[in-house]
Amino acid sequence: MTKQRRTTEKKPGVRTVAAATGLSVATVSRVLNGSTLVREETRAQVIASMRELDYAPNAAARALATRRTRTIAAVIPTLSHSIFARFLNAVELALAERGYALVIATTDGDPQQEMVRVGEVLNMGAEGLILSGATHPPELLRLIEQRGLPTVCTSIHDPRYVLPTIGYDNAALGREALRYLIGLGHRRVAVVHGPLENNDRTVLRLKGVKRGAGKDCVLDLVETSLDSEGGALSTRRLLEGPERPTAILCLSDVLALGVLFEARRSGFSVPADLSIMGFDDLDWAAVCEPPLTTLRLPTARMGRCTADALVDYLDNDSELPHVKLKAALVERASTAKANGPRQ
Amino acid sequence: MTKQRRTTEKKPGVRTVAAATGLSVATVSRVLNGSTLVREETRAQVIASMRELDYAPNAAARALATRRTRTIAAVIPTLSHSIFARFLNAVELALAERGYALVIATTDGDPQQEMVRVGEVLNMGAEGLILSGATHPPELLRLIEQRGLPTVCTSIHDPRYVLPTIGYDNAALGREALRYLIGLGHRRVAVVHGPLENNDRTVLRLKGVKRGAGKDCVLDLVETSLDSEGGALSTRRLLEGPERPTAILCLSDVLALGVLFEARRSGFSVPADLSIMGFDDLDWAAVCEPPLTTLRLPTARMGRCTADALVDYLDNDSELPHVKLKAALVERASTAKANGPRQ
DNA sequence: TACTGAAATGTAACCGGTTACACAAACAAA
DNA sequence: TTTGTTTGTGTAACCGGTTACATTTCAGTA
Repeated sequence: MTKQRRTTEKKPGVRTVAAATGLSVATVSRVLNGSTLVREETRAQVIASMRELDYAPNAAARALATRRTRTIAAVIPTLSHSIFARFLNAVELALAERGYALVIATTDGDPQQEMVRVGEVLNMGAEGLILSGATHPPELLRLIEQRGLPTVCTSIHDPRYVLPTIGYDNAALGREALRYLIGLGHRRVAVVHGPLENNDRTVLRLKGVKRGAGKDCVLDLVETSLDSEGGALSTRRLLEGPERPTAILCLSDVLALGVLFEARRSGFSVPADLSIMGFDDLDWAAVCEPPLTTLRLPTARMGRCTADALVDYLDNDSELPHVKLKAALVERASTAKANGPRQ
Repeated sequence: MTKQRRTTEKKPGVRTVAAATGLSVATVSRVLNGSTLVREETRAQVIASMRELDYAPNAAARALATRRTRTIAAVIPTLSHSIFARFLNAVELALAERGYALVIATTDGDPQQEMVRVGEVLNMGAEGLILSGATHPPELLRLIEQRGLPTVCTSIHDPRYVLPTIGYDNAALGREALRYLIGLGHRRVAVVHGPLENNDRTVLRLKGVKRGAGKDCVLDLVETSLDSEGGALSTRRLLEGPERPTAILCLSDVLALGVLFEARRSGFSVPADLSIMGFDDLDWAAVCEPPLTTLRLPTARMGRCTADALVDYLDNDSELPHVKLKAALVERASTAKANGPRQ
């Protein structure tokens, strides 16, 4: 493959351009940065020379001199879950608009890894950090504090946390979801959720659900893998059991998808026999059959908000805010009044 | 929020550490790079001093001196489609293992944007580039060529393309999918696909499908938005029409999901009344009802392969290969023999 | 003891931009 | 004409690491 490295002549730099134009490096640099203190004529000349020489500025040199990299790092559990992917998509969009680059590192949810990866992105020169959740190893917090690294924790809102958080109130939403089902008359609800370990968002949602249950409702808690298969497997077990729930609340839409399919497979009609509710509002949720009642999380807004917060801090040194984003319960056809056979 | 910037004392550098230990910068640098030419005792002393001073190396300076950034950029249409997200997840994993960082830029499928974003990541110092597809503006190709930038085009395999490609043979797979349906006796097949503009993968798949049809099969081609809603809308139209297809081939699983739901909604039984086939094998495909027959694309393998190719080029200067990855038709329950009422 | 080569350390010149400060030219005001 | 201001450009010292090459240290050997 056309390997192109001309080992002979090395890349032109500002000094090369300066020499070629008979101007000084300062002027060349000024052109590079769009300074107003260059005569139009001179500017044109410099630009022409740059094009001529195939000049390309060196990012590292610039970063060294300005002490700025214009790079933000996101250290998150995974890209494989669309909720993170959608979030980062929005982050990237907003950062790009404002002239920042996004580097991504994944941890698979492991705090140990998180620590390591943050170290790596710092060594790469990231100026800002995006984390997921508000549970982080103390050594990580120390590192962030020590370096004065602007950081925001996402997918969660907790004004009392050491670091700024931008997200929603997971516990309140969990509670709201369950109260909605209770309001429909459901008295026995299964709650299907992903692993609790190293996932404070899920823990909080579950806590909220439990609080919402009170004495009005019996809960069957099922922890499973965070994918559709997990949802399907849990459902099979639940529907075979002696005390069937009248509703299944999924703490994530991917689980709900599996639940939905498995319910159908088992011959249950949704929502007549079984109400199903999700969490996220992924894009198929409005389209599935029946359309899924779910909590719409403002993933994209969260992404933009996070990016803006960091850039505002870096560019306009405003403070990093705690932001609470509103989520909405979207009522669709997968939930209905419990038909009260046993009440 | 605890803004920490001590404007007074500035950050320690190698020289600070050197002074503190009474050693020279060279030795400090050697410790930093794990050189074997430092006495154990000395090394320990330096490390202690670094810890003491909260020393953190400066990435830009290092990059400037070594002319290496150990950064790879991926410039892709979006992160919102799980197929890209899963791919990049694998890329990130593999890159991290080998000490490289991943920066991501999205283009929303716009070639113009692609050009711009590549320029940006280059100015950021990316040493390698990952693109999607094998259709790129000539100016972009020139830029890549001119800078000698190692680049791989993914999701596609085309040994004749200027740039190395790592992916599968989209046309052959499209053909294979349709031949499978024809083999089941389907003679009228609807093909639902996302936008063709700026998406050569879809174009190729479609081309393969058409070739596969020959005279054995009538095709109804439907272009729609690349999401479940698109799948659902297309299906409604198809099933209302006078000449109903006996099978729907979706050139992407997200479409198939919408199709599946809409078919159910319209009261069609899958696969008895209608066979449905997808493309990708997303994680719910094995779990849905009925489980989806689809072409499994080796997304994760492609990610690892891409990362390895670039790193091998950069670290061991091996050539960038063209790689053809095998995909597999996974036969599940959403497809069945056509019941031949009209033949 | 003197000699030799390997191991450990030091010196200083890079890498390629930015920018404070100095300086010259042009022009206005006095 | 002199002085002051604005505008455009140049000089050279940074930024904070790396590394070629020089130098010292030290063990092993003749």
